[in-house]
Amino acid sequence: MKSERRRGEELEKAILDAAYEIIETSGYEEMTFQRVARQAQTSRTVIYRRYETPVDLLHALVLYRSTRAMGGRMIDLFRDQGSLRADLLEVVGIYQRFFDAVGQKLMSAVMTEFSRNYERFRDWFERALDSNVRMMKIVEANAKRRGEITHDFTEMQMRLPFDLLRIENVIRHERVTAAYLTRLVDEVLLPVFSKKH
Amino acid sequence: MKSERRRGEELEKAILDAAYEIIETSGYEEMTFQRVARQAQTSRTVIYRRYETPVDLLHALVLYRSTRAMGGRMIDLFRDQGSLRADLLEVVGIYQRFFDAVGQKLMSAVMTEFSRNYERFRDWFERALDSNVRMMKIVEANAKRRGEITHDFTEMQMRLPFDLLRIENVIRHERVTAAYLTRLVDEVLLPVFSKKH
DNA sequence: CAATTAAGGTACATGATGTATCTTATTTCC
DNA sequence: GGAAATAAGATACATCATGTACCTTAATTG
Repeated sequence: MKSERRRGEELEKAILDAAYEIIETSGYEEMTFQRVARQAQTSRTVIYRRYETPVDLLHALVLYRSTRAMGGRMIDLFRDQGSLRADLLEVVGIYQRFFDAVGQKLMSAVMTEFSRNYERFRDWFERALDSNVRMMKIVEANAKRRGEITHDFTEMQMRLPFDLLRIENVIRHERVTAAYLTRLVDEVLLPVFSKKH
Repeated sequence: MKSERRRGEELEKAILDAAYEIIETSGYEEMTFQRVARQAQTSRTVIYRRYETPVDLLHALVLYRSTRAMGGRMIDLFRDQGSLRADLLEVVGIYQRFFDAVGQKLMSAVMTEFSRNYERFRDWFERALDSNVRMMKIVEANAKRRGEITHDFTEMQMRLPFDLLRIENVIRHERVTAAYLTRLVDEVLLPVFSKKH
């Protein structure tokens, strides 16, 4: 006989799904503990026991969705594509899949909170940045090995692909197409990364 | 004899200054109509008569501060600097002065609202984008005239300087120094804009 | 100086917060 | 199997902000 009361993971999942549903349909600002509790058919008390603030719930929600959808860290998904141009396309493709997996509304909410409450997300972001830079260092090493470049990428340059996709997804709210990614590589990234001084 | 009650512009200014003060010291989320009214020593009713929502107040506040501090549109401030590199430095310098004039906290709030409520700020942003692109078209024309380039800039490329400064000011919350602007030009913008295909 | 306009004040229903306290269902483990 | 521990669910309360309504009072206008 199945129990009447949900507990532990099952309840957790119900809460997170309820929160996601609210964010997607009504926006992050409507994701109050009160509404999440109602939507998840539980009580506010239960939410308060797990999360101190909506920001904490948001944080948990992003982790939950990204790990489920991506199946691992971005850097492990990267495969050598045989040329600098193809490697860059691979990087932006992977990062865009991450945005699509988590969802634009959710990522916008994260950016909002990040801009409001820098400290709260700082560590998380630094770790993300680290992983991004590491991916670009692989691209750099590949290109050097192939003889496509001889110079090093700078930190600022290595942040570029991620910053630009962030802008497009989170600020401009555009749905990013494959065509966009190609133009991004050809018009911006390739000139920056293949430039010889 | 001066009147006891402030009216019209004087009152308007008091409200906007109060709102700015709250945003700077406590953050945008604390800028409730209730607090603004208290801070400006007026009543909530007065605020409601002028602005429907905090977003409208925010919008008015940015216009108020940017026009006061910049003294005009950015594009009118641009002067030919004699080389593509110097022109690019001029562009990012002007745009950064705009951020500094309005204030990072305020611009973060705008981005937050923009990401929440795309439609509300859409027109405003498109006009800003237009003006930015026009400034870059001048840079392009200058460079062609000097024989530094022969190709056209793409739309995506022309958005680049503004997007990157936006990221730095609004998302990363860094204080942007002259050294940063120089690196931005040398490591990213110049390779993109001087690239010959 | 009367009429109009706008500021200032009060009140109320609503919804969300954060906290506290209590009951009740479900596990855990002896 | 049953007592103890644990976590869910329910209720209540003070606080704060919202949006709206209605009223009074000061200042400007014509």
